Amino acid sequence: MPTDLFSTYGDLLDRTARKVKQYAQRRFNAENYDITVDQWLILRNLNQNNDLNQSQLAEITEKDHPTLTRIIDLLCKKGLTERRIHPADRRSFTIHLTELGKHHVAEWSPKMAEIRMKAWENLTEEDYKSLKRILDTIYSNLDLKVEDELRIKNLHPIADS
Amino acid sequence: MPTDLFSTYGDLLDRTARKVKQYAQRRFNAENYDITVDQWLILRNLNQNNDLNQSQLAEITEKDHPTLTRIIDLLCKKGLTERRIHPADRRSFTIHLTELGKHHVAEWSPKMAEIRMKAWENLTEEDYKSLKRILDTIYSNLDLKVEDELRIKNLHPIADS
DNA sequence: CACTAATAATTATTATGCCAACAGATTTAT
DNA sequence: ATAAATCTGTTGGCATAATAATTATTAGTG
Repeated sequence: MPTDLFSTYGDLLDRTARKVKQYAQRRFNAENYDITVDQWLILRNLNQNNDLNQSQLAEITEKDHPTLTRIIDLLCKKGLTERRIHPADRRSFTIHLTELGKHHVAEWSPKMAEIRMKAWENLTEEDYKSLKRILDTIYSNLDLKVEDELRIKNLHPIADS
Repeated sequence: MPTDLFSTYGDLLDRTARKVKQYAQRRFNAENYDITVDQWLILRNLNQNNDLNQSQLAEITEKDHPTLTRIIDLLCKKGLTERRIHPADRRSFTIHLTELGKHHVAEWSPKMAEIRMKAWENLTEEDYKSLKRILDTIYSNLDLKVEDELRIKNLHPIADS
């Protein structure tokens, strides 16, 4: 396989993901929705799963724990979510939409769907399936198991020590 | 078109782009390359175009000016690049690889190619063409012209003033 | 029961992305 | 020729991301 052919897929992915995020954010702002794209992702998931702790939520949304902590902080500050102490484990919280949060999810959802569809002009359902298959394959190829992580590290013990 | 079908392409793109970046970064770190993925993108472009100013470099790499300024700052601090005053226009600099920068680009390139190929396991050249076509289409769909920006803003004049 | 492991969440640090605002240099228009 | 507009690069503010380290709590083991 010619390695040069694929030299830019990483950049291509990166710039497209940024463009999608940027477009959605501008539309949110134009509607005066006081929310970021990543915050909306969390809200949308909470609307379907309203009794998760932060670790579970982080796994579902594929955010790191520190990132999730801060997003939840912001959503709580806006009054859209709340942390409830877990009854059996005082280390953890469960995260819930407030009434205001539920209200905004319902209010904003139609526009969000419209914004999503804009990216898909001139493309087909077949294209969507291809995209999903290819991206999922790439993800799997790079989704290292713990053993792989160790292998990479041990092959190259810290050089500057 | 069923809007629900596409509800996750944004998340899919976002998480795959992050995974690619994360994987590459871990491999860089394992090799003790003192460089980030985005810094490498700039180095790679400088290696091909060694007489650009920051605006041209920003356009080629699709970074905005503040981001590029900061990346160049870091690369200069590491001694990999240098700013030269433009002879005819005192507003601008041209950016160049130093000898050390050229040395590292040559030294690191083979490993970078190997890392790139890892993501492509189980995929074909045909897949690459599909991916490129679909991502380019999405990018174009969302790449607003100035008129579109104005239209979006004027449809919804500032509500909270 | 005490000591250690592991887990949940947070904080700190560094880097990037985007927006807005700015300063200085240069071009354009009057 | 001078004022206005534009261009180039920088800085500050806020949000996100990855990693490491820290705190608090729980679980596991002898």
